[in-house]
Amino acid sequence: MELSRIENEEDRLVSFSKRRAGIYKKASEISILCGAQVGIIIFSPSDKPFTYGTPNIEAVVNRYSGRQDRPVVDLAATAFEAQHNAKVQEINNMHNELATRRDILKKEATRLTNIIKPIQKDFWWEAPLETLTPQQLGQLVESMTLLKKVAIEKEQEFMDIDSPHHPTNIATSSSSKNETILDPTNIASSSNQ
Amino acid sequence: MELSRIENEEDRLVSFSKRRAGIYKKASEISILCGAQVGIIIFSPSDKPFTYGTPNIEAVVNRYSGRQDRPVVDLAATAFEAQHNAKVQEINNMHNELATRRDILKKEATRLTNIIKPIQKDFWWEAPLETLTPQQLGQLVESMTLLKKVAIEKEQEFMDIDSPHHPTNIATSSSSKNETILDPTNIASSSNQ
DNA sequence: AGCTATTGATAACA
DNA sequence: TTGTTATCAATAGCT
Repeated sequence: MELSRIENEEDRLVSFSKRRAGIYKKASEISILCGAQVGIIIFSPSDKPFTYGTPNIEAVVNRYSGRQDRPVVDLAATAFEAQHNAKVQEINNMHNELATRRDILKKEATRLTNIIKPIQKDFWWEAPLETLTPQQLGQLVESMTLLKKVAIEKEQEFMDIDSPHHPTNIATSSSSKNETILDPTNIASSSNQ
Repeated sequence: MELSRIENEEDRLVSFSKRRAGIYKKASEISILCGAQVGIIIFSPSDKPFTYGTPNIEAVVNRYSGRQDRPVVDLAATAFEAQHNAKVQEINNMHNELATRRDILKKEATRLTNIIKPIQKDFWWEAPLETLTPQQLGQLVESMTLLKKVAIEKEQEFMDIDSPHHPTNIATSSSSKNETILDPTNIASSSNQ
């Protein structure tokens, strides 16, 4: 692909979102696989800041800046933040896990489809067994064994989904005029609003 | 590939180098293609810092850190609280959604188990067809039809599982540090990136 | 947003 | 470390 600014605005925006997600994923991977601590700051073309960090962007930036101390206001917020961050981290983990699982299931579904397709094509196997040729009988058994295996595999995957706890929801404090200030849809895709 | 720490040290080091390069490349691409400004800080497992930045890491970090200043404390505090509440709200929503989804999957798993159980129980159907009794043959066909039906159902259901945002996680950074907090009115009107 | 053909990243190995 | 390659993931383009 050509390495120059995407001129079409819509394309550029879509690309930005997708690639940002891709970079976050890569960051998450290197941090898991290699035990690295990663911080990423991205300013969009329209100057909105997006961040990613393991465990969080402040930790990484502060470490980099060599400053352990924080402004007074931040100090006040630290405890609150810590709790908030922990919660977010937990949710991110759940989300990642679910997403991963979804991908696995989707792949499995595709595989299943491919397995079933040839079987479906020939409706002969719904005919009385007595009329089948030896080859067809063999294929029948094989298909069935396969189906059984797949079914069992799938079942186990489902059973593996455990959810130790529903973490209790965090209570919001006082003001309930949140919606007017924030567009919640932005939250999922950006660190800051 | 498996998403867990690479235990072999050599492999881990090689992987770290290559992936770091890969992330830099991605960063460079998003910056060229989409006009984004990117800063990346990576601490290796051995705590050595690596950075990447467009135009340079200092510029990005300074821009980011600059936004952390909150000149008018009262205003900031209010906005902070409001924003935080909104975030919490959103997280709770996500959390509930995830929990719901999980419950659906679990229910599905249970249903599957119940369907499969009677089929699993009788292993006789792996025996050569020729040895089966007429009743067993009938049951065989029935079971197979059932399996096929289940498989197809499942496939479709899986395909229906949508989770729009993949590892597009919420960053754990506290949102207290961005310019949007200083100018909440901008937040409400801004759209997604 | 979801899908797929294509391209690109990278794990394994040398 | 660097290079090659087979495999698998990211994503551009489209709907």
